[in-house]
Amino acid sequence: MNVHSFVCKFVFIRLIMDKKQAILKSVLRLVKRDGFYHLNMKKIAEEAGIAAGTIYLYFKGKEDVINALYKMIVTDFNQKVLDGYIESRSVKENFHEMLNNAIQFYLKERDYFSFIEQYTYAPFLFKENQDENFMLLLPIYKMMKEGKKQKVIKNLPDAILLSLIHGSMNTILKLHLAHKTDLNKKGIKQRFYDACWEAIAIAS
Amino acid sequence: MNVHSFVCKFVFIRLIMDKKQAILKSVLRLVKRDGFYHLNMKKIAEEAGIAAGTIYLYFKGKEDVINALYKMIVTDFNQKVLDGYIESRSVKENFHEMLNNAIQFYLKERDYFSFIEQYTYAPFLFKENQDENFMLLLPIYKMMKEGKKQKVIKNLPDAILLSLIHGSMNTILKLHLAHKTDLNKKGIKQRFYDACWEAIAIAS
Amino acid sequence: MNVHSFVCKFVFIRLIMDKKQAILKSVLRLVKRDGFYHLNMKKIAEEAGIAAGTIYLYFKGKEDVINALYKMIVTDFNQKVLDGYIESRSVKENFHEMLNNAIQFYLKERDYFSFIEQYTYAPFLFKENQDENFMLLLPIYKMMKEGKKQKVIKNLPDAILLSLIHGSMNTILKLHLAHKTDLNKKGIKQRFYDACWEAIAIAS
Amino acid sequence: MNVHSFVCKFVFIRLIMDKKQAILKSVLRLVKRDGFYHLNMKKIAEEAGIAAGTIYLYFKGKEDVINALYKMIVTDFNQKVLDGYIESRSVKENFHEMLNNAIQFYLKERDYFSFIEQYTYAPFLFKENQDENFMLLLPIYKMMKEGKKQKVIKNLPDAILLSLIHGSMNTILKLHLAHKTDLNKKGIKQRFYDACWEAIAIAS
DNA sequence: GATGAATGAGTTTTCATTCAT
DNA sequence: TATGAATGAAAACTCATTCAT
Repeated sequence: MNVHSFVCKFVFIRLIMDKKQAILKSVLRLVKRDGFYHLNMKKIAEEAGIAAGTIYLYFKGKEDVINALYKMIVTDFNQKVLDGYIESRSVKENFHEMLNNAIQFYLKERDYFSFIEQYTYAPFLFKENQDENFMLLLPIYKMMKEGKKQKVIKNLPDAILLSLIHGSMNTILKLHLAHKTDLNKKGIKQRFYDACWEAIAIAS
Repeated sequence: MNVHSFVCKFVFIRLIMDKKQAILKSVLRLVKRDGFYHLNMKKIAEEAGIAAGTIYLYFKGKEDVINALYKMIVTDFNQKVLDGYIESRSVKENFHEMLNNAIQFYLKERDYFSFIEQYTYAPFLFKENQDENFMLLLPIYKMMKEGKKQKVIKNLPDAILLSLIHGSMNTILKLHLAHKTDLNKKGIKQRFYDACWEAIAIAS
Repeated sequence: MNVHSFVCKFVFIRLIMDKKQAILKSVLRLVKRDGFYHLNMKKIAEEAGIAAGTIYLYFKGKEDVINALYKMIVTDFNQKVLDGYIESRSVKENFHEMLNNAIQFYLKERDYFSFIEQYTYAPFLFKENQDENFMLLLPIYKMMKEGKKQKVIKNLPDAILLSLIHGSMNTILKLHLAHKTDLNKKGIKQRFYDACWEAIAIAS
Repeated sequence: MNVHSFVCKFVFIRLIMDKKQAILKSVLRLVKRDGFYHLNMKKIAEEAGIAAGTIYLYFKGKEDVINALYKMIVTDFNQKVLDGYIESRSVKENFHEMLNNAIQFYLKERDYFSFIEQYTYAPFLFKENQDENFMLLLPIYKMMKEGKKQKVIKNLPDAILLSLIHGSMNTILKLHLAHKTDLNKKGIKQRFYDACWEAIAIAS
């Protein structure tokens, strides 16, 4: 492979990725705006500024688009959230960091949250692997385990701890997006993190 | 009105109600089984044991069916859950009672939960009134207010308290339905209730 | 089942059959006129005077329509042609009768021939069962066997006899439909039958 | 024109021809394998190891490819079959030779037969000239005429003679390709040729 | 010449809704 | 009321052809 063909290949891959990304981003916006129910290939194409047929060059069909988007978000999420995990830090610090990362992630990428919520609760729709639903929770599991070992987190069943953390995060985000609260208001996030930590931590 | 016409009218109304209910129950089962995405009028009719056209005698159309079902569930839920609220009891007792009622409600009517989840995250789909989404939370709001007044519940913003209660309940139910935990196993529910209460209560 | 419901059911079945038949007849006409390649569901619907969606009430899809039509023709053909077979008659008489029946069948139902020809030579198109292609030849096989037993037909391999009979019939029909000959002209059919018989018969 | 440009032109033409041939051969293989119905430009390109757009450098479009292939086969066929015709030989010998040539031609180029059959029965598809369908029959016509003149072939209408020869040849090839007989088995071809000759010849 | 991504018209198929019975 | 066949608009998907590179 000479330099020229290498450059060509690189440009080629970039363009491909850009179009794939453009399609996925369109879906994201549309699902947020109109919901899964009103999603259709024509709209996706329009939103992405391409022809309907073009989608089929990059995806097998509608389900494939949806599943690819889900995978992209999960990958992105886990990467961004796990970024905050540093072995040497205390569990509490890691907890704060990860919860903050997760919240920031969804606040920044508002459409992600809306998509994930709708994807998660659509049984048998587009789901290749039902268990993937819980992939998003992996970082939290890891942190919980360590906390229990160090006896800073209550010795409750994982499901209960998970509910207190993930569930409350989910709901506060929903309330934020529905303008029932404002996570960007000074102090709110911190109070939420503290309340969550108190919920699962052994009082010192 | 003679006795005969009275009886006729009574029977007539009963039949109407039965068929309406049959349709709604069909939707419930189908949404649980196949998800919103695969729901269609023919399936609803088949599941209800009637003809497709018959649905239109009782509902304006598909959206009307969905919305009617949502309202039915909300009404049912609020009634069953508020049933547990007794003014004279302590906030803690009322909290336990209501959380238990809510959990029992969804455990008994498993399809309700699945439907509510999917309905909630389908923006602008079938939604006449976006605020209705929060109708389910009314009993909780009432209890929180009283608890704060009596200084047994932390003086946190409603959104945070709500998240800790409603969000964690939601998630534990999801985990239960996905067989990641078993709320029917002895002690689990109680531990969950206690953990929730600790999360929001002022330590005594 | 009372008389009324019996009548209803009868009428019901008749209507169904009529529409199914109407669709198949449309396909027949279109395949003759425009060929398989230009066949599409919209045209079929138009030709049958119904909406496109209606076809899907009677058939699973395009392939199902085509295969159903093939089966209909084969059934019809075998019935009409075998009608001419009478055990007590001589092999020669039976041969004449069946060849005549086959030719008359296709002359009467010109579209059948065109369809069968196109269906037969479209490998893997719509074919559920490749061997069905030879179902049409069953009556001929039967006659050949008897003729060989009675030593009035040459002791040639079945494939050769079949070719002389079926192949030449096919070709003369094609020539007729392409106006290269006219089977309706007096004496032509008889001369063809005799030539065929001479081709396979032991000279007496 | 200097030597260099001559060589260049020669190479150029060769490449052109090679690619054209490669495309036609691809179509041949695909039509045999999947049938006309499943033929598409992308498949043709893939099978030929070129890009889809390249086909349009050599042909006007899909129909042009198909028609060009048909013409190629007809030309090839007539050349190979007429090769066997020698004025000085007897009609019988010429008949044997030509029938043998035709059979050998199709046995060697199995895909040709499949293509021709499907092309022939696709009315108005790709057909510039309906009469071309009978181009393949020219060598036979010639032989028949001579045979009738010499009174070695029955004085039957051309259509009948043609049917007995061409039709039976067609069918035996079909049976061979469908594995209902085996023309490569010793003696079968010879028995077939003899049976055909007996069918059209005046018994001596 | 060669490519193959992009197009968009055309195709198959689905499905909410209507309406004659 | 109840039916379910029929509709037709809209959806998903295909593919011959074009064109910038």
